[in-house]
Amino acid sequence: MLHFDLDQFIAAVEVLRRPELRGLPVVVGGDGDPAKRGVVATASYEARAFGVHSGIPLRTAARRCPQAVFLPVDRAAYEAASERVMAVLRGLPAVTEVVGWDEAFLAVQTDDPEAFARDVQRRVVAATRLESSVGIGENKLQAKLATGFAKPAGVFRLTHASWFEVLGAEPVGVLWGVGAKTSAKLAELGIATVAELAGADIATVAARFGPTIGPWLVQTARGLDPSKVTAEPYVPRSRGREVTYQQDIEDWATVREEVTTLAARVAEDVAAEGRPAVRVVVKVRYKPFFTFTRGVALPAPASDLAAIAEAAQAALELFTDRRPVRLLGVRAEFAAEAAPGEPGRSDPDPGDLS
DNA sequence: TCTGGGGTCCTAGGACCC
DNA sequence: TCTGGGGTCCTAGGACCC
Repeated sequence: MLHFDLDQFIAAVEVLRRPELRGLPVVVGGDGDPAKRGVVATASYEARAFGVHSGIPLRTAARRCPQAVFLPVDRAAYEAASERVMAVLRGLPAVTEVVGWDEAFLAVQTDDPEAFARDVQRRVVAATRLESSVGIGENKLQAKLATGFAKPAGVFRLTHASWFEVLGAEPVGVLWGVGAKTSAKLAELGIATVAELAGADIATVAARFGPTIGPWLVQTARGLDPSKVTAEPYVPRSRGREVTYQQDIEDWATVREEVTTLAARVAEDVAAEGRPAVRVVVKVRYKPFFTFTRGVALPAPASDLAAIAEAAQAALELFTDRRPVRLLGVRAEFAAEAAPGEPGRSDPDPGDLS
């Protein structure tokens, strides 16, 4: 299995259309104004040398690297570039699973995966001039983690045999799905490294993290991952829109108007999806940074603006706290997909009228 | 100094049913 | 005065990822 990952994707797309930026620290985020609320989407390697990386506030980035070129996020450009890359990958003799703008898994039958990986990189450069890194593994987890060692523009292979040699002494946070919170909880159990988690008592970890996540954590630390690479088309579970306002909103009438504006955009997305929504959830982030959600089920599945806007207002009314608002979001959820061979939960069952 | 926007999945608690 | 056990569904929050 291969994990394909474009290098500094968003920054690379920007540099391609502005060649004069090549070699400069480039930071993409928000509307390109580092004095405003927003975070870094991607920083070029030159900017990363100044401690600027994805997720930090734009204002912080500007302090660390005042000479950086700040650019606004241009989703359409990245989606178009991503589509060209993924078209190349889908044309390969492999099962291709796209997992975002700049990443994909490939399952391939080959005696020489490194040669295959190099060939993939060459084809993508030829078609798009974008550099990538490729991780190789005996499963998706190994391939994904291998990519980190392949960057930039390289290839790296992890196996069951090399897993602990390469990763055993690393902090648990390097694992896919283990973030800051889980790392902190594991530390309370005396577990800091991948090897320690791999050797931990499963019952102890399960008692702390639950019967699904606990055993999964230990399996992951052992380099095991049963998930398959699938070319099944992506079916979204929900569509949402949210906005962080440059100034907190204090007037609740304005909050209601903004929710309706967001609901209209969501209704467009839902209509484009071609499947009706069954539930609408409103998110409110109050000043300074307290976030809550409230939702309502639609009386009947719907895709039209009137129904979604009405539901969004009903959900908003469930918020009784009228403190200043920093962020508003509206999300529409689709009906859960029935598993293959199973009747959908929403299907009426004429055989049971009791 | 603040902390985006797009998502997914899991957990826990309450309502409800038999 | 005391009031089981098993199960499903719904909702809100938490954690994580790109």
